[in-house]
Amino acid sequence: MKNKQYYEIVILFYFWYYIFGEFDMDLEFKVLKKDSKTKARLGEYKTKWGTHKTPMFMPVGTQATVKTLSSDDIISVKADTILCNTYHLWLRPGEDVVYMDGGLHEFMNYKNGPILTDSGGYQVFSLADKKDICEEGVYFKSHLSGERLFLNPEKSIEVQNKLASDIAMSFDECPPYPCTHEYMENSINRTLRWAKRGKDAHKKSDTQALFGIVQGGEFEDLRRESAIKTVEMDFDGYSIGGVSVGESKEIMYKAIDYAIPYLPENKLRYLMGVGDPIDLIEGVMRGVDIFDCVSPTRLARHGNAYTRHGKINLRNNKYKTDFTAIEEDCDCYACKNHTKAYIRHLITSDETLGARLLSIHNIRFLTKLIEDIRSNIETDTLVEFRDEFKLKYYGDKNE
RNA sequence: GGGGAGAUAGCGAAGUGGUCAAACGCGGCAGACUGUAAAUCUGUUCCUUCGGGUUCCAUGGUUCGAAUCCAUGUCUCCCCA
Repeated sequence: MKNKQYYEIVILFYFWYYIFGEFDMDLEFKVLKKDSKTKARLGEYKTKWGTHKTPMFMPVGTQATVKTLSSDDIISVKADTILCNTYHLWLRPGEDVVYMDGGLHEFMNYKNGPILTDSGGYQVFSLADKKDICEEGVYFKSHLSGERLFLNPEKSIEVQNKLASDIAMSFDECPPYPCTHEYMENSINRTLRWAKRGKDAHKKSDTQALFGIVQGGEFEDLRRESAIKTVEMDFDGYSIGGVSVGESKEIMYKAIDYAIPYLPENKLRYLMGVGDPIDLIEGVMRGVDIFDCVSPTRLARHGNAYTRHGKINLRNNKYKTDFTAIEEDCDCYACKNHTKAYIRHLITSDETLGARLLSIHNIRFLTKLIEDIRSNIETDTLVEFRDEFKLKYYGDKNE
């Protein structure tokens, strides 16, 4: 009898789902364990793609591609959530093209995990000489055609909606560093107004979560104000933005520390654009859950590989006849199958396989690092792990 | 056999009296890269004890001064027989 009732409920549920097509997206995030000595936390969040462990590192696939990697490659490096960029996909091929195909997951054939889209806010910063910010939004000069374009919170949400990412970002301004307190104060207030507009524009019953972004640069009062007011708007998760824009590590760590206390325990915290190995550990210790960074793939295309003993540049002459793997005990495809000498040959010959192999290794290095971070939270040994890692990574170099 | 063109740094190639240790590109060697206008950008690339030394096929010459002008030689390429 009980079984029958259960089936009825399930059938009713599916019927409801069939009719309405979607849930009210509520990115379910759970903290599973906290580190006893730091603010680090072990957690997981659920989406239709499954359960996703945090802390997590997300590779960046700006143009709906993690550069040089196929979907199978992305899976092989044990990536989960990946990031794509609204601005770039808006310009090309256009959000409607992606929408027609059923969204980014279909378009790029990535079914292994969620896709997070950046709002285009970062491009306000990186295309700085081609922009004009006003209350309504930002006028851009397209880096492709030179055409004058306009992006605002509503448009960003609309594009992200059509891209059908699982997690969308509020449209923000990522001010440069250094930046005056006065400018930053105006900027965070505008970003707050933009966040409100974006949230209002975001469809209530959507399959897409929406994050707010905390700004405020290096200023404690502004980080606090931005965090408190962003959280008041009740987003599905919170990003810390405006870091890794040229400031020192110390300033970046402080900026995180200023914001974290005001972010709710039961929501994801995303540190935008950060991916230096040391910064991942320091970020987690400060209470960050997810990270993204272009470094592993860009460094790869430039011939560099992460190792536990620091970054190495495979173009260097000393690797010409080094017939060992980048890291002998690494489980990535590149290390299991190829030597430094071979990869160096590919890189110096400008062969794309070199960039691909190094991208595979570098992303796997970071996802493995995150796995190690998780297991050290489990055993409350994150501080020791950090110290040991740092010692090896920097060697005798003084930072 | 006759006519023509040329020889510049590892390679290609500018320079045709002083501002030339010699543009530029490639190659070589190194560095940078943190929500990707980035398979990109930057530095360096005769020797040096950092004072300077020795270079532009070779030798000799003209000149205050030559990669640059003259003579001779050597080599390379093209065209015609």
